[in-house]
Amino acid sequence: MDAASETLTIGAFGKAAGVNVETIRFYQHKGLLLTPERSYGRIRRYGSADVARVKFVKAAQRLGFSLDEVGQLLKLEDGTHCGEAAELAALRLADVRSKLADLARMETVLSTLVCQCQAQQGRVSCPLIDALHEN
Amino acid sequence: MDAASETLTIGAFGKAAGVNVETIRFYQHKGLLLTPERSYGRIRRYGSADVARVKFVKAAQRLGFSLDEVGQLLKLEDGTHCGEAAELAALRLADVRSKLADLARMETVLSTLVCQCQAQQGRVSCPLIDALHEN
DNA sequence: CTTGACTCCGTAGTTGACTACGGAAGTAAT
DNA sequence: ATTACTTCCGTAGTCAACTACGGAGTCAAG
Repeated sequence: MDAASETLTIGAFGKAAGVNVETIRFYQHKGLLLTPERSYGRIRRYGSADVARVKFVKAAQRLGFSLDEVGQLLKLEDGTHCGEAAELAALRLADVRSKLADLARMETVLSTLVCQCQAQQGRVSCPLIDALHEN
Repeated sequence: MDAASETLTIGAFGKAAGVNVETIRFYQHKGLLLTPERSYGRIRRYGSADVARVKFVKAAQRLGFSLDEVGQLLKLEDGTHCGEAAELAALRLADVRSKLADLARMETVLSTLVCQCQAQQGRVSCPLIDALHEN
């Protein structure tokens, strides 16, 4: 938080946060990360708050949030807007569930067809190709 | 199959197959669809085999296959290479299952957090934000 | 035979989350 | 002070599957 603790070069920052330097610059450009000043023409320095912020972003991504959504979440980072945060999470959850349903359908069809194909040894037609044809 | 049945303009073809004209051209460019000749400088004509082919592509996409994979499948379209087709499907299935596992994990975490946030009414911190902060 | 719609074709833009490149300037080590 | 590595910064490229654009040619209706 205090400037004295801003000791990391961007390379060290990236390493500490587990991302590439380019990713950091990309996040800065997207407004997810502040770009610290270059005091007296020196290179920029980063601190542990910055590392925590990137880790927050990565944690949110693992839950399926897009970077734009993460931007919204970062605005609620002080924890005093739980309702709004929960709303974002509920939207994400709905999307996750819809994708889950899609994938479950695919899984059902594919596993059935793979089974049928394995039982098909030596016969003329292919259950998978047939299924795709009868659309 | 016979040229006499190639009566559709690209617009009618698109409508019959349920895709945009641009999509047809895109598929042609990708090698998923043949581009019929322009006899005597006339416009190209398409037939029901073309429509069936596009529907095959769309059916495969609904199972999660990429267009490149669909290209492989189309080469096996005669149904005499069931083993190879099944192999492609098995790879797809593995990928679908891995994505399914990812989404299931997200679903678990998100639904838990949404619940906790709803139970949090009026208290100081936000379970969702907290969870993102603790890595 | 003109008008308006459609086709042709190549190129460029879209979305999301980066990744790569390249020249100039800052920095660390010897 | 020289060398070698970073950093800085902007622009461009990547992937997938399209979607959009624009000018020239073709076609069908009236």
